[in-house]
Amino acid sequence: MAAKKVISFPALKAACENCRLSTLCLPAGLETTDLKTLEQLVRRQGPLRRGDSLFRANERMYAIYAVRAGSLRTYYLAEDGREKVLGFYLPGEVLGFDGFSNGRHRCTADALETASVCELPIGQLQELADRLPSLNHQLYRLMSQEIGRDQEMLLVLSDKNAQERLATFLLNLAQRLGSRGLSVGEFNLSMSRQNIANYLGLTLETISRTFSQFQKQRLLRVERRHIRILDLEGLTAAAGPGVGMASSQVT
Amino acid sequence: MAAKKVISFPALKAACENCRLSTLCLPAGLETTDLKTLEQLVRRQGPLRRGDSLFRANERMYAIYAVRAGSLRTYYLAEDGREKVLGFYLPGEVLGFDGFSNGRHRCTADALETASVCELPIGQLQELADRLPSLNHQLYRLMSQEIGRDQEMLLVLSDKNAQERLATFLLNLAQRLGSRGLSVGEFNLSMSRQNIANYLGLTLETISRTFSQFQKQRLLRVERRHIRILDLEGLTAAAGPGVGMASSQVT
DNA sequence: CGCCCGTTTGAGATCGTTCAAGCCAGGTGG
DNA sequence: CCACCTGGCTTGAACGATCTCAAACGGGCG
Repeated sequence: MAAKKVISFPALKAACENCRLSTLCLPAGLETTDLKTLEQLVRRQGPLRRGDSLFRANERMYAIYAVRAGSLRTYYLAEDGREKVLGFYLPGEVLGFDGFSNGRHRCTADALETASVCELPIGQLQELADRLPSLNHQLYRLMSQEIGRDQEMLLVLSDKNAQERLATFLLNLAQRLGSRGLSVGEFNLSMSRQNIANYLGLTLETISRTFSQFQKQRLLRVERRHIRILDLEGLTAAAGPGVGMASSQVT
Repeated sequence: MAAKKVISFPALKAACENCRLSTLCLPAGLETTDLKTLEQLVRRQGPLRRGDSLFRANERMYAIYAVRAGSLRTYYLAEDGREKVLGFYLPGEVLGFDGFSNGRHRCTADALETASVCELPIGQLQELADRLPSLNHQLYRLMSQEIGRDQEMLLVLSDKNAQERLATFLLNLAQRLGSRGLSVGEFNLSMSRQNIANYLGLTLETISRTFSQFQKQRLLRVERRHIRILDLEGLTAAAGPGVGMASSQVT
């Protein structure tokens, strides 16, 4: 309705309103009018290529980022040079919250494949949020979800064996892809075995062997990075007991 | 100064303003005037006894909680009844953020010893925050810190061996106690070996053995739950490489 | 005193790591 | 067009850290 605002890269206009990811992403739960205000501060950058970093550990935090296409990972770099992969981010997911604690990012984020993100400068975002309670609430929700994901990962890393870890990972990935309208039963991994291994606290050899076992058990068909889930129930069983809350009320 | 205000349980008056923990806790960074407003919504309850739960998984989230005295732990309950300890909370630390994602707590929190907390009902807190940007910012900081802690724990669980895990845990505890003005070199554990083991993704026997090793190496003196750090450098070395870059100053 | 719980200690079993070799697909240059 | 190379992946075999099972200890408390 208002006059179109020409920005530096018109082709990259954000248009949350029309984005099919908006129900997953930051705009979820915002009113249409609020959404338009939010759109105005979204900056989109040229796409990242595989390996390009979005932000780096210890760097000043300028923005949080919503993945628009492709996928990214975050990781810590230890003093001795080893990496620890903290998470993978798919379209519609928001990353960068680690920077709020002291204004600097604690981890590095880079692209696993060609990816593009919507950049939300925190200065403007907080300014807007100060006037828009629903935006604050959405940010709390997203950060709380990040906490939940990390804590479930703690459970995976401390309680589960190799089969359970990989099965849990694949099911989680499938479910996230599914909620984006993609096939749950068949997909391509954007990350290497090494990245999966690191994320799951295992070695690349163990990941490889476990994939082979799952194939032998007819749970999966694996061809390089292409995964097809043949037996969803079986894979779920292989993932072991989950966090018991959702379905069964335990008292 | 201002006139004293009598509230329903005068003995339990919050008095953030006079609380020596306020620099660590939620009030950090708030103006004196804002602080008085915050105080008015803080409810304090009678103390929790060992084992009493503050909130339970799947329960509706009513509040977030600041530890005033004693200590608590949070944990998931798996479908098969096993527990996974997610974290320990000391005086001045704030817990309950996991409930923001869907209005229900994902984990259970209970007291490790007699403990008291300040209860901050989220309804009123968010109402206040909507009018008080600095409160929002403080909440973001606290949630971001929780994310940071959880992610560092991911590193501990996936990269470190038993000695490194226990050393990291003890140093972290010492540092947190130190920032509360307590002795860094000598303290009592409020949690059992079983809880430590569970938290660190090990068995209680391994914790016990590792304590013995540290004693043999003259890094610690351990007597039941009483710990005295004899060689801080040695223990730091035993903790292995930390998260690289920067002297991660926790604020 | 005797029980109970949390803890310590020992010995064998196990799962994942480490080290090592080889495979496969894709890209490059002769 | 093919030889070669490279990086990512698979597979095998032996080792080792931690788990499991088992027994015993010791302080606190009825």
